[in-house]
Amino acid sequence: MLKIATWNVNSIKVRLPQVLDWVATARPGLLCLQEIKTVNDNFPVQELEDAGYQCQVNGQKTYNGVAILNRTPHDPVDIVDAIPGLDDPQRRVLAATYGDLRLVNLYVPNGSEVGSDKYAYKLDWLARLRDWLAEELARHPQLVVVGDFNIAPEDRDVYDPEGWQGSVLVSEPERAALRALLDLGLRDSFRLFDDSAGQYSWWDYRAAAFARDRGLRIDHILVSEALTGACKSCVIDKVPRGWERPSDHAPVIAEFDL
DNA sequence: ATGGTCGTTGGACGA
Repeated sequence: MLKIATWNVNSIKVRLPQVLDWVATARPGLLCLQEIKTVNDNFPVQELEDAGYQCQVNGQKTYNGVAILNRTPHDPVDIVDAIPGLDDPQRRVLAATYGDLRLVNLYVPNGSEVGSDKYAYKLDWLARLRDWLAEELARHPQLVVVGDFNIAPEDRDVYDPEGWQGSVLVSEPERAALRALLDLGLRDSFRLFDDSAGQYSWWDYRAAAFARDRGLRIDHILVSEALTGACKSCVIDKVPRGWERPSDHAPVIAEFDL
């Protein structure tokens, strides 16, 4: 059984103790992190190696940054750290192959506000991502695409759909861009097992959003058709969101018969 | 309550 997890930690420097605590019990074979907010040289490689994990890091100063931790039998190969051909100083992508499994870790742009420059950047980025993932899927039938997508796929993934209607993270062009990824032949693994509304992975720090369970489901694990049969579960672990000084995101973890 | 809270910074900016 291989567990693959994704967690926007909002600073690895602050959250390292929580990551170490969490992996000690959850024991994912692969853990994809987003918003590490550090340059590669300051990533806590030693501490994570001591916990049994090998680290691939794609960081930058202050913002963004992604990493993949593995304790798999295979070393990562064919590492890619950007959407090919996209000249982007923002470190948001890390892909690697572990045996027959291709893993893509994403920190999709937030988009700020509908109509803003950052929103246009988000939609353009997603279009470029789609073209790249089409190629990845052709090369690697066993593909898993995870990360903070900054998109709630449907209204059932939003605590107040009427209040959020048309806003960034839920707007129709963003949802269409996510559907375009799924139309390549990917499935939202969470929805293979749970049709319910009110399952969230992110809660704003403000206004006691977590205590009131006012969240959105914006962190996803997408699996290729070839892997859907092997995927045995996908759950959101809300526990770390309730810890002292938490990330604003909860980890999402999928189990595979691999 | 047209705000709120974090993290990185060392004043705003991004989320």
